[in-house]
Amino acid sequence: MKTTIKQIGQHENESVTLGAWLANKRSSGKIAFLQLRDGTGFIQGVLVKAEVGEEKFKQAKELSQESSLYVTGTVKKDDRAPSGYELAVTDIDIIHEASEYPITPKEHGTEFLMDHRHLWLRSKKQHAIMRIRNEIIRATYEYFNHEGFVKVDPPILTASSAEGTTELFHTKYFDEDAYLSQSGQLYMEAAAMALGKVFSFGPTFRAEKSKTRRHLIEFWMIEPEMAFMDHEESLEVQENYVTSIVQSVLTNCKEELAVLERDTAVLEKIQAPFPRISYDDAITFLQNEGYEITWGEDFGAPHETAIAEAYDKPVFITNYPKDIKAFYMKPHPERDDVVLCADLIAPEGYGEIIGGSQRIDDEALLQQRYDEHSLSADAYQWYMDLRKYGSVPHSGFGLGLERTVAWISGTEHVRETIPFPRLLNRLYP
RNA sequence: UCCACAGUAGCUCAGUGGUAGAGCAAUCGGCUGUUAACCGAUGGGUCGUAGGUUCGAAUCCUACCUGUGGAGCCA
Repeated sequence: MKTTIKQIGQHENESVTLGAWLANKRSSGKIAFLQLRDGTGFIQGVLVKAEVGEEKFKQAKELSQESSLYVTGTVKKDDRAPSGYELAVTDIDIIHEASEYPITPKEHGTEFLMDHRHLWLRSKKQHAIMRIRNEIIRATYEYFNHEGFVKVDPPILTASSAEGTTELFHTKYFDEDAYLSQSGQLYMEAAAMALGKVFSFGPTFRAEKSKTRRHLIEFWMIEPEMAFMDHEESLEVQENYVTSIVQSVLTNCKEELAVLERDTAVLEKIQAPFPRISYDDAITFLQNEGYEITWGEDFGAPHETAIAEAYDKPVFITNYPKDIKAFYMKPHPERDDVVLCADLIAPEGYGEIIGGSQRIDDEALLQQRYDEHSLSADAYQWYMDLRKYGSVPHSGFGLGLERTVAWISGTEHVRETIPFPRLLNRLYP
């Protein structure tokens, strides 16, 4: 009977067949151990020469790393096995004998592993990170569907910049210029006016020469947008959403977190509500900590880390100066120098994972911002239309998937949290 | 773009002016409970590239290339 490693506990003392790859092997004169991998998990196959015969034993001993096999054997409960089960192998059918595999069981450097990313994904840790990424995506759909959001897909090819700040990837659209999307937000605002509460999940491109553990050139964002919702209500959605994905990973990815040696005690504490600190208070806090920063400056990575370290949950930094934020953010009702926005900073130095705000809903004010930022009225006419035909208070935010995966999985660098990272100097594989 | 560090066997590294090394991987042999198994043997090199100093350069100098870490910017 064909089964998978994940399901194998249901077949104790039965004979089963697995399609698997040989992750590693160890052998002596009369017994051989095959470390098998099938994508659902890892299990050890045991061959005893006296039981399988000379020929099969020799064949098993000579298998190369990553050869693909159909392995038949009896499922045995065994306390010595990390997963609790072993396979007493009775037969091996070689599908393909692998060439000499470049990734050996010893340590490797980053450059080498990145050059072999297509093979590196097969290793235990990378496998665990990809499963956690998948769980976060699954929990995202579950949360927003449960809360009545509709998934909407904004375009990837656009005619102009969403925020006018960051560098865009340029391409041709027949005879016109086009750019790869750096945010679907403006389109999501249009979608929210049609469907109420919406969210998107898609790739985002930033042609910035960023070279840090928190940056990718191509990354995935989840961007919810909600009509009839003010900034405070949006913060509640954000903390509930983040709580739900963290708790889903804790519930459904126990083995993966163990493989990654993630300290789950710190994740258990992630429960809404999250603390909020205003930009004003954050500046004062940093000055008291000895940082040289004045009101009006944006925070750097060390500042964010210092603020995050004061809490054991993600923390919202609210109401930034309008001059360092995007043109579409709504001014604070009592002050015109700050806007209704918040960045959510993850604990343990993982940095900003969410940026969000209430959007300007007044046509005249938005027109004023277009003028201040020298934005082309033609290119943004459709966006202005949203303030002409039944404008309502609305808020939204964007969550960076890879930074969130890095934080929850305890992965040092975002390049390991996406299958094939695009980095400053890497477009291969 | 700026700052710092690195480039020697397939991989990870040692070698700091005098004959190019180790562990792992590969190949051959041994071993009945291994967990990055272990033990013995064998093969494996344009020392990133170009130029310079020197009797002699992996080693010192200059330029360039590539990578890593960080900054700025951002999710």
